[in-house]
Amino acid sequence: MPAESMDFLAGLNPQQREAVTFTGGPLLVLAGAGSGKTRVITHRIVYLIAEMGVRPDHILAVTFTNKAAEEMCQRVLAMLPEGRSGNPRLSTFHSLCNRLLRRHAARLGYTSDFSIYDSDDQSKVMKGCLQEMSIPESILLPRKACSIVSRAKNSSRRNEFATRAFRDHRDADLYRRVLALYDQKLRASNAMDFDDLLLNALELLEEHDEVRLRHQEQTRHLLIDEYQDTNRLQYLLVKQLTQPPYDLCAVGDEDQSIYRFRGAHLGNILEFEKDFPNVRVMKLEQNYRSTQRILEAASSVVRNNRERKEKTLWTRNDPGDLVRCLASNSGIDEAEAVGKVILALKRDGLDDTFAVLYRTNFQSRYFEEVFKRNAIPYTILGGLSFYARAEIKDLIAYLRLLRNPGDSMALDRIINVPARGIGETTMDRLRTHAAEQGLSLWESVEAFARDPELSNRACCPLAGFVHLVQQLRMEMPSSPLAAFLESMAERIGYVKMLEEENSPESLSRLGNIEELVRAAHEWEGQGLSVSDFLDQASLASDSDNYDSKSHVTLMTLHSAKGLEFDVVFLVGMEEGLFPHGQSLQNHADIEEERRLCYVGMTRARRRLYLSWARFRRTFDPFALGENLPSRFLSEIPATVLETIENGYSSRESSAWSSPFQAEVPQKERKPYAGKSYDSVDSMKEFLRRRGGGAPARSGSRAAALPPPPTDPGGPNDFPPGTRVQHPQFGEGVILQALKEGDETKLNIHFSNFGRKKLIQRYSNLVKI
DNA sequence: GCGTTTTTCCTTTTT
DNA sequence: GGAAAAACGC
Repeated sequence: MPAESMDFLAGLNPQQREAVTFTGGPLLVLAGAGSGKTRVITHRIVYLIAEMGVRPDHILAVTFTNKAAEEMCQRVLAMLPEGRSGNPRLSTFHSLCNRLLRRHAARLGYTSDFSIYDSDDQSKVMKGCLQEMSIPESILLPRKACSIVSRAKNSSRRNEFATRAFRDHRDADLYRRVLALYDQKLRASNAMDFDDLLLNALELLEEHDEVRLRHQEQTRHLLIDEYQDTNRLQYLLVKQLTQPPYDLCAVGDEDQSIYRFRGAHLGNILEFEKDFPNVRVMKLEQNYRSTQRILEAASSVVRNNRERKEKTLWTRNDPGDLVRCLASNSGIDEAEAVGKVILALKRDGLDDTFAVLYRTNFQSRYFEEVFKRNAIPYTILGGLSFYARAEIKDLIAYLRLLRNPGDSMALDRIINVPARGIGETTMDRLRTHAAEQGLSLWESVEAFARDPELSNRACCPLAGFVHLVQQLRMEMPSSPLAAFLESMAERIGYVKMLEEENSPESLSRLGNIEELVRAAHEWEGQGLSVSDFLDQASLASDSDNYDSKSHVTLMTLHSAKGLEFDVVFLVGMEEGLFPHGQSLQNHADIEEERRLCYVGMTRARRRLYLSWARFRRTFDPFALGENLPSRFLSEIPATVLETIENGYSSRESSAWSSPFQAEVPQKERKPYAGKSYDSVDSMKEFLRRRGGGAPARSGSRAAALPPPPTDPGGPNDFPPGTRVQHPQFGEGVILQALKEGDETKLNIHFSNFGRKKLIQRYSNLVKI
C-alpha cells in the first residue's frame, strides 16, 4: 500500500477501517450517534478512488441535506490526489431526482422547465381542489389534506394510487379523488411537488429501460447516508439505482429515525438484511463526540423504545459534567435562564458553540427576545427563512413564470404585484375561462389580452402584463443571472413600489432584494444558470444555512440532525410539547419523539442542559394549565442528572393567561384527565428524589396558580381537554365549556367534522 | 379595483 | 401575539 493510503486509514478505528475497505457486496453500517459516520462515508469514497481505481463519477453518494453533500464533497476532494478524472457525485435524493427529471421530462409528459411547488403552493392548489369538490374546510383542512396526500405519495408508486394509496384509511375513496384532482392540477401547470420528484424519478427508472440502464452504468458504487430516514419510495429508488452484485453501502442508525411523518420507514433499516442478499452488517459503537454522562443519559432515554436493534454506545471521553435540568416557571424565564448560562460560559472565554434546540418553530421567540436584549449574537434556522420572505418569493415567482409559463401558482401570486389593475373579478373570470377551455391560466391571460370584445379597463392591464412577461422571457436565457434579476426587479415595478412605500419594512425588503442579487452574482461565478438558481431556491433546506462559525444557533430538533455543538440546550421538555401533544395517542409516535430526544441530546459535545417550564403561553386547545415535565426527563438516571430550580418569579400570574383559557370560568378549569398522563406520580416522585423539583405550593402564591389537581369529575362534567365520543360526529376534544343558567354549552373539535357547538344535555356525549 | 381595518385562526416536525 | 383572510369604505 502506498504511504498515502496508510495515512488516511491511520486515523480510523478497526471497525471504521473495516467499513471503509469492505467491498464484497451490500454493506449496512449501523453507526451510533457521533461514531464517525461521515468519516466512514468520505473515507470510503476516497478509498474506492485512490485504492480500488474506481472512476470518481461512477460513485454516487446520497445524503440528507445539500449542506452535508457539499461538506462531504469538500472533505473528499481534499483527500484525493490530483489528476483524477471527474468528481464523485454527492447529492440529496431530491436534487438527484430533479436532475434526472430535467433531462428526461418529456418521457413523462412534462417539459424540462417544470416548476417545483413548495408547501405554500401545494396548499393553495389543495384549497382549490377542495373547493371544487365542495368539501368544506371544517371537514378537511387544505394543509391536512396535503400531508395525508404526501404520506400516501411517499409510500406508493403512481400506478398504485388507485388501489394501494390510503388503503388503511376509512375515507380512502374521498382521498383518492382529492389526490387525482390535485395531481391533475399540478400536471396542468407543468409542476411537481417534492414528492413528485421522487415519484416521477422512480417511474422514469422503472419504466424506461434505457434510462435505467444508462444510470446503472453510471452508478457502480452507491452510498446512502441516514438510511433510517428513507421512505418506501426512496427504497424503491435505491433498488433501481443499483443492481446485483450491489456495491451498496447504507449508513444509518435506527435510533435517529425522526421522519416517520414524512413516510420514513424504519423497516427499511430493520429489514435491510432481508432486502439485499449476502449483506454484511457492521456496527460502529464508539462515540467520539460526547462525554460519558451525556452518552449515558441519552442511551437511557432511547433504551425505552421497543423497535430498535440492541447496541451499546461507549466512549473513551471524560465523564464530563452532570447533565443539568433547568426547571423554570414560564417560557420567558426559561429563555432567560438559558441566556444567563450562555453569558456565564462565554465569560469563561472559551470559543464554544451553543445550540438551543426545540420541538416546534414557534418556541424560538422568547429566546430571540432575550438574546437580543442581552447582546448575545445568535443565528436562527428555519422559521421564516430567506427564501420564504414575501419579496424573495415574489421575484422567484416571476422567474418561475418566465421559465415555465404553465406555472399557475407563480402567475397567481405576481400578476397583480405590484398592483396593475388586475383584481379578483378579472382573476375569477380568467380562472373560469381557463377551466372551461382547458387552458392554463397563462394561456387564458393571453387570450383575454387579445380579445377585442373586452373592455379596455380590463384588457389593457392584461395586455401590458403579457407584453412585459414576453419581453423578459426572451431576454432571460441570454442575460447573466444577477444583472437580469436586477433589471427585472426594476422593470416589473417592484423596486418602485417599495421605494414609494418608503417604510422601514419596505426598505428592509429592498435590502433583501439586494442580497438576492448578490447571491445571484456568486452563483453566476460558479456557472449557475437561472434554472439552477430556481432549483437551489426550491430544494434548499434549513440546515443548508447552518454556519458552524456562529456561536449560538437556534433551530428545531429536526434541523439539528447531523450537527454537533459544545453546549446544547434542549428546551420545552414538557408533556404535550415534547413529546408533542399530537404524538401522545399512539406508541409508534411516542417512540419517534423519544428518538428525536435522543438525537437532540447526542448533539452535545461537552455540556447538555434540558429545560422545561411549568407554564407556557399557548394557543393549543389541548393545552392544560400546569405542565408536567417531559417523561423523557424521568428516563434519565439520577446519577447523571442535576436539577437546577430556576425559582418562582413574580411573573407567574401573567404566564397563566392564555386568551383561550381566560374565557373558561375558573371553576371549570380542570387538569387533563386522559390516560396519556399516567406517569404523573412517578414524575413528581422523580423530581422530589432529586431535591429541588416542584416544591409544595403555599401561601399567596397558590392563589395565583390554577386550582390543584382534582378528580376528573362525574359523568356529566366535561372540562376542556376531555376526549369524547359523539354518536354522529365521532371522536372529539372539548375546547371550551360555558355554563349558562343550568345549561352547559360545549365547544368541541371533532377530528372528522371540525368544530361544533353543542348543548351538553342533548349531546349524548360519552367520555373516552 | 384598491387600500385599510377587523376578524380569525393558529402551531408539529421538512425535502 | 401575529399573519392571513374577510369585511368595509372609497
